[in-house]
Amino acid sequence: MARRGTCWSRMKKSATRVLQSLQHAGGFASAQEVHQLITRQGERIGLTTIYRALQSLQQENLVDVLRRDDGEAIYRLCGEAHHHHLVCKECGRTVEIEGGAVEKWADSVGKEHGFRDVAHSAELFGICSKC
Amino acid sequence: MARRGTCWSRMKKSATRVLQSLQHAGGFASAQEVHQLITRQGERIGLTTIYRALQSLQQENLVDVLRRDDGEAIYRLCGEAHHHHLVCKECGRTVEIEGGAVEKWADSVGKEHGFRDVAHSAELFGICSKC
DNA sequence: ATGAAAATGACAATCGTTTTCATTTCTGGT
DNA sequence: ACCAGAAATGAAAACGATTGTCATTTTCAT
Repeated sequence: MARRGTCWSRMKKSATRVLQSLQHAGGFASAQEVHQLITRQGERIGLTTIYRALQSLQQENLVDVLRRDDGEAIYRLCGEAHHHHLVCKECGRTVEIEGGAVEKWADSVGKEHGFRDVAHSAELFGICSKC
Repeated sequence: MARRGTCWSRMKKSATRVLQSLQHAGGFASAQEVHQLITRQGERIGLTTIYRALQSLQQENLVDVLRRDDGEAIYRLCGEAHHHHLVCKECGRTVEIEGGAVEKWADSVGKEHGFRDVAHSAELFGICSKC
């Protein structure tokens, strides 16, 4: 995981604006929503740039990515701590969860089959108590 | 959970074929994969029909739907024993693995937060011994 | 057999996302 | 300040999964 420059001074202008937007949104937002948030404030920025910024933010582990039921990708600010999500298929309510069991499972399975640098994705989908 | 006609005699021909395909696939498969599975066996069927069949099967709670990382929808027979994958990021070699620990984790986390019908996706990515 | 209703599938349309490429902005060296 | 090369930008095209359209075919009760 090569990280060139973590400091803000090295971050692209567009990425910074996208981060601010996500902060302002306070939750999940799609690329198009981020774009609207920014352009509505008078700033001119292309949708392409939003997508690119979100992509690099994702690679730097500064944003989380999930999928809405219709397949649209939604992004959210996140801490560096690795965690998983429990998402309601009806209303989209999301709970951040610890994945201790999964981490161990991933590690042991990886070793068992001779794999190294094992990363994992794991998301839970269900229907919450209100739905 | 309204289920009008559970008996196979009332199910559409196409839906039946899609179900068979999913059974044969033994896990998750995308609409296009189902289509390939069927057409490769010599049967002629349109992709549109596959999508429609999957849609109605989904509404009848006969199949689960999840999203791959790239947003593609993947379907699975409900109640089918499923497995996970350990994929090599270099060469693409894939190992099917049991996910006992993950199942338990998903169940307990779901209950803990009052969710029901909790499904999950979990994939492992690493670098295999040959790479 | 006959007509109504459902199912089918080729094709076009839609929508989120990525790619392309020409232009603009940034950067460091002189 | 000037310039060249690198990086960033964005409009438009390309792309891929999914859905809509509509004419044709099949099913089924009569």
